[in-house]
Amino acid sequence: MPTDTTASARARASDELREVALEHFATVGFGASSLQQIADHAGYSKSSVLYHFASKEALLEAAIGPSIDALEDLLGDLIEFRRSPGERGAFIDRFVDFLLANRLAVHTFVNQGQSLRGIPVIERANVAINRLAEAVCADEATAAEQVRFGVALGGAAFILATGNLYRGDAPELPEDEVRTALVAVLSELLLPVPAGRPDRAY
Amino acid sequence: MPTDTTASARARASDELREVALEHFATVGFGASSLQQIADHAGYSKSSVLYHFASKEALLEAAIGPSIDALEDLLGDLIEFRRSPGERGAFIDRFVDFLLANRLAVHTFVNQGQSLRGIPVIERANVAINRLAEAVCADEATAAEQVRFGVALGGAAFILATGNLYRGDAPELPEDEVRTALVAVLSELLLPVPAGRPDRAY
DNA sequence: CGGTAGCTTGACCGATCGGTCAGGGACTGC
DNA sequence: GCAGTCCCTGACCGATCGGTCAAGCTACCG
Repeated sequence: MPTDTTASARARASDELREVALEHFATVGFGASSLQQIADHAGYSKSSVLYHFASKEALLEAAIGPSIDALEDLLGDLIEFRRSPGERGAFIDRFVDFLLANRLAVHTFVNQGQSLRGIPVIERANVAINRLAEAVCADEATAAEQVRFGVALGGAAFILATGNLYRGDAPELPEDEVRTALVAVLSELLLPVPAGRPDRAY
Repeated sequence: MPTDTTASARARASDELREVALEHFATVGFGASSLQQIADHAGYSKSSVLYHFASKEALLEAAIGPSIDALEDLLGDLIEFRRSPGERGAFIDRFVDFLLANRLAVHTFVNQGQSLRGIPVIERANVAINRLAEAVCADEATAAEQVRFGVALGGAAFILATGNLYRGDAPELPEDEVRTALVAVLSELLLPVPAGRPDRAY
């Protein structure tokens, strides 16, 4: 490792490349990202990228795999306490924390999960999302419930990656405010009707 | 195919190509779509695509431009009746109709509007979405309101393009049920708190 | 000091990218 | 019959794609 100061140069380069790659995958999409662009943006050569990661798909796996692991852990816990509205609220808290800690990865596999079928890590993500949907929606899943879940998932993934909401002058929303707002919105969308939902136009 | 039966062959081929291209742009993304794939999928040659549309960007413009026109018309009307909750509800009705009639185009410019900056038609879409945000959120826009709008927009765009919600066995939700569900969800998200919103966990 | 392992790189590969261009076949008007 | 227009296409262009390979460099170990 040339001119290594702290940890191994391998780990440092890998981390930098993973991070830059994730940013590209989330913003311009996996298919539209080139190894050359990622390498340039990270300050390495394309060959270096392919030294640390066997292929473009392997780089994707390294970039979003850990986030999917975390999601699977979350789902494992979810199986235990089911159904009770209070515990669902607690799950939403944890879920929002997960979203905030994995913004780019979530946006990547939520919005590209359909088109990247066949890539193992994406398949894993799709299975996890499917399990999440089954756990959140009732098993008999009315159309309304599926729409609520889809809007919650897609909406959260969207807002997490779209920093300032198309407003060029935006002041970059503070994370804790986003967190509380997101918990509130997802609670409204996913919690079984808490007595006072304004039932207009159903 | 030069054997023209009904309308002009130009118009028919253009329509087919626009449709196929829009499907590709919405699903795999503009940058990851190739003219060759679009041509193959439509049953034409790549040269034919570039005969009908001067460039890949021109094809994008043709594919989503009309939808953006419709959105701009919708916004023009929105300026007139502002603020009153009842009229906002009526606007949501019309907006959902617009979403359902322009599923793929909406998904395309909502989810790729950030990464495709510089393309004129995308710039136009971003301006329209920005205007929509300013009209829906209050001008002073709390973080919670911006999150609500973002979740509503991103969530709607997501669910419109993601046909069966990751569930391989899904029975393809009927459009009218999706419509009513979407109106209900967007009303909850965007209508100023209608007296009885369950204010949990704020 | 020589050897070796780890990290980086440029040169190179075949395939594909968006785009240009010169035609070819089918139809119309003369 | 012939010119012209319209629609479509294959051949071709330079650039870039993901990926391979061998060489070079630094650091450490004997």
